[in-house]
Amino acid sequence: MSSPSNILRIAVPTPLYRIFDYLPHSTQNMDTLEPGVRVRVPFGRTKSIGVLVELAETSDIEHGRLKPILECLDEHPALPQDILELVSWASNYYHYPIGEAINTALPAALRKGLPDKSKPVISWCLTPEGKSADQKDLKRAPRQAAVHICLQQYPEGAKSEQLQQLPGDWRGGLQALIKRGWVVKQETNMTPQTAESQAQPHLQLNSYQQEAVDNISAALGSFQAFLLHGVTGSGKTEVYLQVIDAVLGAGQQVLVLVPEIGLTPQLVQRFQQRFQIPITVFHSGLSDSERLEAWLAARNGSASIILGTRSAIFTPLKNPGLIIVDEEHDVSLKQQDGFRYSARDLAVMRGRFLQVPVVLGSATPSLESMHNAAESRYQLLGLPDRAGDACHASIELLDMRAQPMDEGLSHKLLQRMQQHLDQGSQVLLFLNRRGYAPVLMCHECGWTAGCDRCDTHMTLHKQRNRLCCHHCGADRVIEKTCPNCTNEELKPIGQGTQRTEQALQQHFPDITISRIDRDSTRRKGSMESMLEDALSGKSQILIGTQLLAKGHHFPNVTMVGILDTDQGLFSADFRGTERMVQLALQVAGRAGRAEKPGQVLIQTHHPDHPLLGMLSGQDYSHISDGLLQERKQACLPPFSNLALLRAEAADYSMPHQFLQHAKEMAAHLDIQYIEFMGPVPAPMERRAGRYRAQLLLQSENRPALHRLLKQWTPSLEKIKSARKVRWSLDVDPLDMF
DNA sequence: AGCACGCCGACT
DNA sequence: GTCGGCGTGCTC
Repeated sequence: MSSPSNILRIAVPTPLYRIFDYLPHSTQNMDTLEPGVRVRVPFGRTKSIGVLVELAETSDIEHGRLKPILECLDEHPALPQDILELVSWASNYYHYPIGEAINTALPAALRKGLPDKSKPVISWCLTPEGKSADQKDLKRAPRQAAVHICLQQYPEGAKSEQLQQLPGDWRGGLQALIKRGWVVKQETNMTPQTAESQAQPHLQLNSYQQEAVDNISAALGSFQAFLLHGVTGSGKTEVYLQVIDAVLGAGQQVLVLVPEIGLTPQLVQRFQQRFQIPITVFHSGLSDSERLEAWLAARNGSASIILGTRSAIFTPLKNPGLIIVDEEHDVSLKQQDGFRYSARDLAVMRGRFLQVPVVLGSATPSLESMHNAAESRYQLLGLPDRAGDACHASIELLDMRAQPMDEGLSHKLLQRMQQHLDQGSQVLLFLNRRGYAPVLMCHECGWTAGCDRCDTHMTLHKQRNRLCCHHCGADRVIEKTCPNCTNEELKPIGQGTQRTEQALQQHFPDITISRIDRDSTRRKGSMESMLEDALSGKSQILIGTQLLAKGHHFPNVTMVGILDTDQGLFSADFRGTERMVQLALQVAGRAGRAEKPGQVLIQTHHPDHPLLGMLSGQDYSHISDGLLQERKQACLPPFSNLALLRAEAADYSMPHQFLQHAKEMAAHLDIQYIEFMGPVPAPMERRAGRYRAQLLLQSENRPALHRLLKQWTPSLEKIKSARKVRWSLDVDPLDMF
């Protein structure tokens, strides 16, 4: 009686580490039940939308407890098989519940159960009769006349957006014209309109770029991971563009992932100018329906170039040809909450599944990727020269010890700035700390203004005249007197970008200064206008945080000052040095061009630090070799594998209790080759009013670690204290905070 | 997570 | 006497 394969294994969005078995609907056509279709199911006492993962013949659940699904929402799988496989793999690797993982791969509109169909575009078009009609006939019908004139401008048909420009009741006028037979309503599919501008020609490649293009092109149609290591300005983008062109020529699609901050209109424009087809961009500003349209266009193959941030790694592709991950070292490629996947690592995995090449590009690749290249898992493609034969910027250390200083600016630095400004050049200063001063201190008793909800100082913001916590967002008025000793002398300690800007303005009263940080660019369009001022030369000094370090190039900047490197040298996080070097080189890369080589000055109190010595040599491969040596000796990634179990709660002891219990549970499992460190308080124990603790697992044996995690993670939900904390597991954590 | 069931405190 | 607190159990 029981026919084969009539058990439906369904992933339901719930934080449970299992899938659920269902029976088909009594009148279900079994042919449409392919893995990847969405189904509405009864779940507990509610209903939910799940995704069919596989068909099975038997179930471990007794037959009487199986419920039939309510309905199948798709005739054809909404999620293609390869996406299902990628998400399942990721759910396994990151030990994240499968239902929730699959949910993150679906656009919100599909999660809600909306049809996976493109909405037809409604437009109105003049009939031949309408086209030849005499405008005079509409003299006494001004609304109709207005619509008629408007439609004449759009021979292909006008959408409501265009008609909305008209004053008054255009719908009435339109209806009247339809009645006359002058206008017809048409429903068309979203056809990507061809870009109007002429496609720009390719640039001439240097020999290294050519070699990179040749190597990648030769790998098309099979899997190979490439690490494209090119110093800033070496023309990585041109390599991407020419390889993309080859892929498009073969009728295939390209997926390009970029960091959050790198997805700028300028980048999209650069792609758009090169190709005559539209670029499908996934950015945070899309509405649910726009996102669905873009997703569907990628899935049905009408979108050929798909550009997006980390979540775009799950975009279905009909004819995949190539995956590119730009700025592969960037931390924003790893999700920092919930489903903590690395889009870069998943890109490599996806390339393997799809048998397409994957290109990871960066001027300062992650040590993991440098190591993979050294181990020949990735093929290294180096672009050593600046495109167009430019000189390297020179890096120089400024010893600040016992030097006269003015608000964090040494006199040496100010002198050098003056020289560059006198030559009509621009100067860029980098300080990775926004606000006026990071600390407000009582000169009498040493009290400092702390955050009520975090273990940290409040940053003084003079413009807003408030103290702000950069960790939880809290802000309050600035104390007039010390709450501890009532003294009135409260002093700002340390430098933020606001304070530096103010000091610079006093030093260079006739120079226009642009400060670019999250505070100064909060207003919409202010970033663009400041970049414009910088590029036009209107502002001659640019001071900013890492916002300034990413993406934008300022050809007329001939001097870059890095004001505070020393904190990076002594960071608590083992990745601190790697980050510092990457940031310094990224900033250095903002300056100079062929005729005007840039000069980079690094202020430091530790000019003898070996890392700074290497930095001034500026050969990233050399530096990364050194850092990898240190990692190897300390047995840190990529020479070992980490998993971090975090917990937080308003209660002080709960997180620790939960982690201690978790550790004891692991003791009953196979923990050979695995080292447990903790539980310990998180580096900033209290944040946003919650106490945080963590338990670090480390192993040189990745399979052993993952075997343990596979058994351990699902059992954590059974711990009593698990209900009283928020906990999460981070596989391959990027930071320890 | 979401939801319901269940057993103890301060209220109309 | 009840309304409602959150501890506990369950989801095919």
